[in-house]
Amino acid sequence: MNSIPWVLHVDLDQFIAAVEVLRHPELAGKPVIVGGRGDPTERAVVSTASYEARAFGVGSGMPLRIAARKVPDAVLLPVDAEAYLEASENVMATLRAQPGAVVQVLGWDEAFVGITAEDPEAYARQIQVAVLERTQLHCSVGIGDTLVRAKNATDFGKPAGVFRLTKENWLDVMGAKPTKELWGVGNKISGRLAKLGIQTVAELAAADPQSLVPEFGPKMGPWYASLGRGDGSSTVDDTPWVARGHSRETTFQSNLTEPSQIHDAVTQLAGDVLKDVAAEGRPVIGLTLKVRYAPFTTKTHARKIPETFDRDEVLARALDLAGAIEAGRPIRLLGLRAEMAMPDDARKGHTPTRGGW
DNA sequence: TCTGGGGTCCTAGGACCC
DNA sequence: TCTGGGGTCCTAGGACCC
Repeated sequence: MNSIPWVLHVDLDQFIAAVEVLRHPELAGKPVIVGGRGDPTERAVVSTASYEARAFGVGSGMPLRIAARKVPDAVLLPVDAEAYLEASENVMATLRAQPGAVVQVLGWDEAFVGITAEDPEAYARQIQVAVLERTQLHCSVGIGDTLVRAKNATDFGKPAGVFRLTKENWLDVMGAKPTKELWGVGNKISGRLAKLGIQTVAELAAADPQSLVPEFGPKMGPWYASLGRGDGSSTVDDTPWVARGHSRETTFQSNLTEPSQIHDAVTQLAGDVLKDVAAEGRPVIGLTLKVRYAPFTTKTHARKIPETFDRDEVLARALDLAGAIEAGRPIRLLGLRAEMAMPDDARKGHTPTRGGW
C-alpha cells in the first residue's frame, strides 16, 4: 500500500448541545434546545437541539417559539458563544496536533484536515479518540479524494462514525439523492435545477457544464455541474482566515416606527461594528445597511467610502444611508456591515462555495 | 411555523468613460 | 436629428453556509 493524500472532514456531533451537557451533566438524556436568550416568547431561532429534542421534529433555524411548543418539557438555554468558542479551540488544537495534519477551520464545529496516509480510516479513528480524550466531545469524520466528497461523506458517518466517499463510489452513494443534499445547493438552486429537468445528483453530474451557464452564469453554472460529480479542489488550505468585513444586526422585539428610534439603532450598530473593525486596524471601504420591514421584506443600501474616513465620518455616512429607509413602514430588523480593505496576502476565495470560511 | 446573527461570494444592471 | 460598442466601477439583491 502507498501513502497518498486524503481530505478528512471532521464534524462535531450536536456540538452546542454537547458542550452544554458537559457543563450541566444533569441534562444528559433530556431534550435540550439552545437558541437566542433561551426565552421562547422572544423572536429568536434554534441554534442546536440535542438528539432527544430532534426526535420531536425540532431542528436548527426553527423559531424558538415553535420549538418550545413542540417539546413542552424541553430545557431551553441561551446561546453562550464564548463557551462554544473555547471548546472549539480545544478541538482545533487537537486536530493540529495530529501528525502531518493541515487544518482548515470551517466553523465552530467543523474542519477539513489534509493528511497523507495509507489507511485514512485508521487515521480518522485516531482523530476521534484524540478529540474525545481531550474535549469529551464526539465527532464524525468524512474521508474523500476532494473537499466536496469529504464534506458529503461525513453525513453517512453520523453519529461518531467514519465514511469514505471517492470518485469510485460517489455516484453509487450520492447519485439518487436530490441535488439539495450537495454542499452549496439550497432550496432555490435545487428548484431552478428542477426546472431544467435536473432532480438528482446523477442528473446534475451528467449535465453539460456549459448548458447551465444561461441559467446560473459563467462561474456558478460549471461549478454546479462539478458539484454533481463531486469534483473540485482537494487542497486543504490552512492560510489564516482574514475577515472581509464585520456586521451587526438586531431584530427588534417590537417593530420600530419612529425616526428617532431608527437613528438610535443605527448609531448603536455603527458603534459596535466600528469596535470590531478597529480591533483589526484596517480601513473601512464600504457600508451596507440592511432593513427588514415588517412583516418580512428585506432591502439593502450600500455605499463605497474613502479609506481615509475617520470614525465620525463613517458614522455620519451610516446615518446618511438610514435616510433611504421608507418613512412610516414598521421595521423589524436593522443591520449594518462594514467592508474592510484586504491585505495583499490574505486568503482569497479558493472555492466558489459561498459562506465557507 | 414564521422565520437570528455572523459570515462569503456571485450576478445584473446602471453610470460613466473613451 | 436619437444613437455604437467595449470596459470598468458601483449598488442592490440573491443565495448559501454554520
